[in-house]
Amino acid sequence: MIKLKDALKKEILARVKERHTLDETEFEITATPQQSFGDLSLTFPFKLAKRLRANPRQVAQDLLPLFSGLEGVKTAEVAGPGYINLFLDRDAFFRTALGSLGRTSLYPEYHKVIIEHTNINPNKAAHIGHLRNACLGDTLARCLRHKGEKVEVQNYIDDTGVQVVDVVFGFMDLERKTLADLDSVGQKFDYYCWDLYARTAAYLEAHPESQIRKAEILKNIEHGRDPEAGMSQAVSRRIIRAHLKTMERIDVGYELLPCESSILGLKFWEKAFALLKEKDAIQLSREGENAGCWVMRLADAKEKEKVIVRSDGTVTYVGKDIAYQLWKFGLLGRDFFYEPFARNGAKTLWITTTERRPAAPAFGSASRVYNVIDSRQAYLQKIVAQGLRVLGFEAQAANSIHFFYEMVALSPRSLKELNYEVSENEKDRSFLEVSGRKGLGVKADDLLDRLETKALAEVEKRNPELSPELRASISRAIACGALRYFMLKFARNSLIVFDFEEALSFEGETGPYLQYTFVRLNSIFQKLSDRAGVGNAELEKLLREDPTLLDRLPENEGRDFWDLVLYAAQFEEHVLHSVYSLEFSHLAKFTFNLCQKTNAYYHLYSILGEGNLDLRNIRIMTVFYIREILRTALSLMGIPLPEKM
RNA sequence: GUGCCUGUAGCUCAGCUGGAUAGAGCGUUGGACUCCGGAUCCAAAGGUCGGAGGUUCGAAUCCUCUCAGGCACGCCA
Repeated sequence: MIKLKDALKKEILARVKERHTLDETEFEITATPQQSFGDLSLTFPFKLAKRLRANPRQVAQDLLPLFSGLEGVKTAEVAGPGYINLFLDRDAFFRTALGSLGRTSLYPEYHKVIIEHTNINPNKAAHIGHLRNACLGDTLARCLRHKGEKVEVQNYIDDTGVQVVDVVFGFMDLERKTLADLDSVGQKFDYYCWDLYARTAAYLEAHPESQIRKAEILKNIEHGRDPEAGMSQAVSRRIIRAHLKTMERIDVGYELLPCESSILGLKFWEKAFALLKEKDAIQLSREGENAGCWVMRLADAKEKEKVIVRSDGTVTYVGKDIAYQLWKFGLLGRDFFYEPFARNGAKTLWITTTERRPAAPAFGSASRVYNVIDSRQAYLQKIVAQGLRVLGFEAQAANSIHFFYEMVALSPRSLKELNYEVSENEKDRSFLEVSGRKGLGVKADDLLDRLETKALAEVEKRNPELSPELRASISRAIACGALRYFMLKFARNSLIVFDFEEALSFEGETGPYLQYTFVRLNSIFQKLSDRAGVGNAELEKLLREDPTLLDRLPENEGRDFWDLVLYAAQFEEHVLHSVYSLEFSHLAKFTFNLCQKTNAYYHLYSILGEGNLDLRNIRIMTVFYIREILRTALSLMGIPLPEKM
């Protein structure tokens, strides 16, 4: 469809330009609101009419003769106040569509793309907010790869930050545990830390004097002094493994885990600092409240300045992030060392280290970078991009994309279900923000467990004959599909007020609905093979044959067939639109709509029961086409394709 | 205070680079073949697109004002 539209645009523009001046931007091809109007709609007569001070309908009418003999177009007509609507050659269109299955018409635009997502502080279990981040980031990665981009996914690990320090404080000072004691933590380690972190945060708030000890821990960790350094290393590594395991449940993976400890250890900041000073991108503030700090002045808010280096000489989070961002573009002039951290099948997940190691793949040096971070950090991300800009890296700054999205919050009903005591000033709020400090949130594994339990009950009811292993694996697939669709269906600017009932639903606009549609289509092919002897060989033969039989379809069926196929053929445009707008709810809605149309079609037109072979063959090809589009669409969203469910 | 975001059906949300009659899901009500899977399908009811101006052939979409809610603006990360 993209190719057809491009070709039509080019040809029509050329023809129109012989008579009128028309800019490319004034020309667009859109869908018609209903099938009887035609298949594609052109609005440029309105633009022309404005310049010519003429009636748009008359302009369209005058241009109509230009539309004869267009490749792929059967007829054209003027409609409404001045649209030109095109009716496509359905046989040719369907033949081309079938022939292009399995090949994308999209193409890469960048040398290399880095996506940073997940980025959970390694001091507690992952929660639903992190799931939204990971689902968005992973879907972006899948779509870009589908498009042909070379993608490197990084999950940044803040293993030396204050959040880890808090948990180390909890273990060492509150629980008097040693490194060896960590092994004897009985329950899930990330869950244990979830509670410990909340407990420690409360303790630290109630005991301000313990800040001295906290500062000491932070310092020892930064300088690699035991026992604090060893403790933080052990805690963060163990939590990272827990996070990876959680993310594996929804089929989210990474290429590299860049650690803050490596950024500190390899003195990335010092290098970045030197660059920034050299280009006069940051200044030493001599008076006022920021006296003694190195600050960056903001381009659009002159009176404001952001502290990059504190008066005690330590660097802030933003400073480290600027260094990291420079490295991502290969602009820092310094690199990490790498070692394998985990293996997933044939794929190795690498982690950064400060010590020289044998050869590793080349990481970093991208030409485009997406940072998947919630919108509360928009201000900081702006400063990071500006850091690149003032260093003279204009192109890289423009290719530093903050992929922002709204947070996930909790509905009053969810709070009740979590047995959370709502405080006085939280009482009249319609939602509450997830907070690790308060220990308030829905843990990712808990949610997935509940989804799996619910799915399993359904599978056992419907498919009692399957083996327990198969039933379990189907339940996992359904849980994953439900979660991933849930996280994608909302526009990224939409704050998700999390509600269990809604998230645990398997009916209507949900992941399992999409999976179910796919499973049913598969089931048709299974039965075609079992009962009617139409196996893969016969299918291929059918697809290779000339399917120019559409005029044999009765009127109603022809209409429904075309409605479905024309919609499905827009798949790649929706992928591209989603990637450009970073709005994967488009892709989600498109796939959902496609499933709705498919289910309706399937309901009306029987395949196995159809005696007329012409009709049956067209239906087989139609359903085959839809199934393949659906297969790709679901896999781009990371929604698993169960065999049965 | 400054900046950004949001306001669309009872609820949750699409639609926003202007385009033909504003769409889904849930919920409610009623219905579905001797059927390829009822996690499905069909239908009904439900709308001053927060409000007021403006721009024009055309506004949920763009502009101005306004009301309501959210977020950000640390020598935290």
